[in-house]
Amino acid sequence: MPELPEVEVVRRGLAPRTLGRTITDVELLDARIIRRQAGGADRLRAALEGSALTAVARRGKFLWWRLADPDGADTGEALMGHLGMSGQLRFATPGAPAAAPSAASEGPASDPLRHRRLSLHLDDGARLDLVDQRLFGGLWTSPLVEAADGSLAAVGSPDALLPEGAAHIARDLLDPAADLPAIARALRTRRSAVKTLLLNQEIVSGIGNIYADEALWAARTRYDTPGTALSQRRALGILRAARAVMERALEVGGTSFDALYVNVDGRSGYFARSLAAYGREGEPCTRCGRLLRRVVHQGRSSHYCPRCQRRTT
DNA sequence: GTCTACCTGCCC
DNA sequence: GGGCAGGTAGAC
Repeated sequence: MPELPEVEVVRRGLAPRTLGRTITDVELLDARIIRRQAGGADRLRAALEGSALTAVARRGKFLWWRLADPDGADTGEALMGHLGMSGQLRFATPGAPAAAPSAASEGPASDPLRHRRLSLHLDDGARLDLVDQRLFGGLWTSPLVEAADGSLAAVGSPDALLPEGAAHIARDLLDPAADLPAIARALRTRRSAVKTLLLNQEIVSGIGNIYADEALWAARTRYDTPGTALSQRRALGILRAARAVMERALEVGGTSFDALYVNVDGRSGYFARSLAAYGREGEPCTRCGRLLRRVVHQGRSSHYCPRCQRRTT
């Protein structure tokens, strides 16, 4: 569920309801959700309680808020979040009974708050929940550093500062400052399979397993084509295809879901309707009619059309 | 570079 | 019970 388009939908949904607000309380229900926090819960509480949220930015699938102290001065830290494979950030519905903390992981399967791990209480009375079944996501603070190229650090960032914890993450394809020809050249210097390169967040961020398969299908390129075998034209074509499919998904995500609600059932919703390759093993290619294949490549599923997607070496 | 671990739950 | 799941980081 949280691929780049959905993280961007979450970012846009968070902005109007969190910017200018002050955090009054951090409610921690499962300490594993803050395992990346240096100094643990005490440090997180000290950094957040009484701090105001002044911007919400995103690079790839990493989200963060900028923090200000009660005088309005930047604290020099960001509150970072990552949704992992199953995370959701959403506001508690006013008046709805909250799951008891002691029963946080024991409620009925239909209870969406069964996996509530942490909540931020805001000064307007709102409660923002981090819900995450598999606990691969997290929330933690990170000091701000200058972005290498001096451009705005990320989508939604007010300046060139970005959290140290996201400094190793490349720009994503929805970032206006992303340099596609330069990314294409970077792909072409590596001998690894092009899909591995697309999933490498230090080369280009935000592309996950679904959109890698979709982009490669759209660009008629097989997953195991070495980066060094790509022409500049083909490499750029793959990146443009990846951007286009994520933009389309963002449009759908922005219209068919609540801004802060991400459906837990990954196989329903718009994916089932608009994916051309991912999860379509054994179904006909919509371009040529051949049956799509699924192979395990480096421990993950890859879906491709054996006719349209030829391997180049 | 590639493999494995981190987690929980669902589907076969 | 085994396989699989949209991610990432750390280990070899």
